Amino acid sequence: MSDLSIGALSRQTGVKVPTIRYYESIGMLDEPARSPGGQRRYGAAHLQQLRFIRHGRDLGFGLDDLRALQGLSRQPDRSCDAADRIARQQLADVERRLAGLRAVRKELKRMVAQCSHGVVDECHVIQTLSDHGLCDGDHARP
Amino acid sequence: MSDLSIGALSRQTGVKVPTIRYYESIGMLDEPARSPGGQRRYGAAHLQQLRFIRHGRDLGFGLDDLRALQGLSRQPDRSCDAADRIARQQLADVERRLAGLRAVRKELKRMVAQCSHGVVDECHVIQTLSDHGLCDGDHARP
DNA sequence: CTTGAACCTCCAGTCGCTAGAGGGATTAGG
DNA sequence: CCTAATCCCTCTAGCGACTGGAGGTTCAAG
Repeated sequence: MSDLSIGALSRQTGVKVPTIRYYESIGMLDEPARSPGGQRRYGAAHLQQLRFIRHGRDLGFGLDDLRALQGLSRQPDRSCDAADRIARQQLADVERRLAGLRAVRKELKRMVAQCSHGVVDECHVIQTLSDHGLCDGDHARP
Repeated sequence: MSDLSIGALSRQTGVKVPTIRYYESIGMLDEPARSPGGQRRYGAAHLQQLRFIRHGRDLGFGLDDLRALQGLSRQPDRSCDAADRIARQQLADVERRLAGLRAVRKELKRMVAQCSHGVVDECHVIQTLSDHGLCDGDHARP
């Protein structure tokens, strides 16, 4: 059908050329046909597959999750509970990271707001880093 | 003074033992003295230095930024503009990531809310991934 | 003095790409 | 038909910030 070169596929999906080859190398993207000279030629199914991956990556899914979801999407008769579980986990993960980032933002805001633009010795940016006691929030590791 | 082993330092700071050695190997943490048998012995200055790094990492600073901030904190007479700039950049970065994550959360919520717990073929989780057109927000890559 | 935990070095792997070297293929124009 | 420009190929190595394991040594308590 389409018969896209790797560069054309890249333009259609926004996925960089080396990344496409990388996906193929780790078995995320089906191997395409080759031109007589050995260059990759992609069809409509590859385009669809790569858009799926791209979209999933944009939503923060890991490649392992996307592999599982891809596998499910090829078995349309099975229950979608597994897919639902993966998506819920991802949502929970995003919520966790949001909470962490909000705590971090709060602390950073305090740091820069208190900076009096003087010398290092009395700088709240440096002081706060040196002494966690100056923080009130419990910004744990994300 | 304190004369801490690497394990004791790890317990005091919450930084794992291999990570402490890693920080030393890349020049983030000063090399400590050694016991007669060759084991690391840390003093109060190392404790302070590692807490600084840990706190900065918790706030999302990169190790390069922390190296710069550490350098500044050793020159108490200089203007703290550089420190301020780094912190503001970090804050801007955090805001950017928050915005991205909020868009992603919105889309994920829609996905799981619409899941009717049927079969894969009519699953919104899979469908949404397959077709970006089903999204309304513009959750770009974080 | 013995035991067992903690320590040592070195190397390899994680995740998801990204970049470069050194070459071959394709295609548009003359 | 030839050439030049652009694309594409494989392979290897690197990023950030760790994390883990193998195989061996040292320390501290009893």
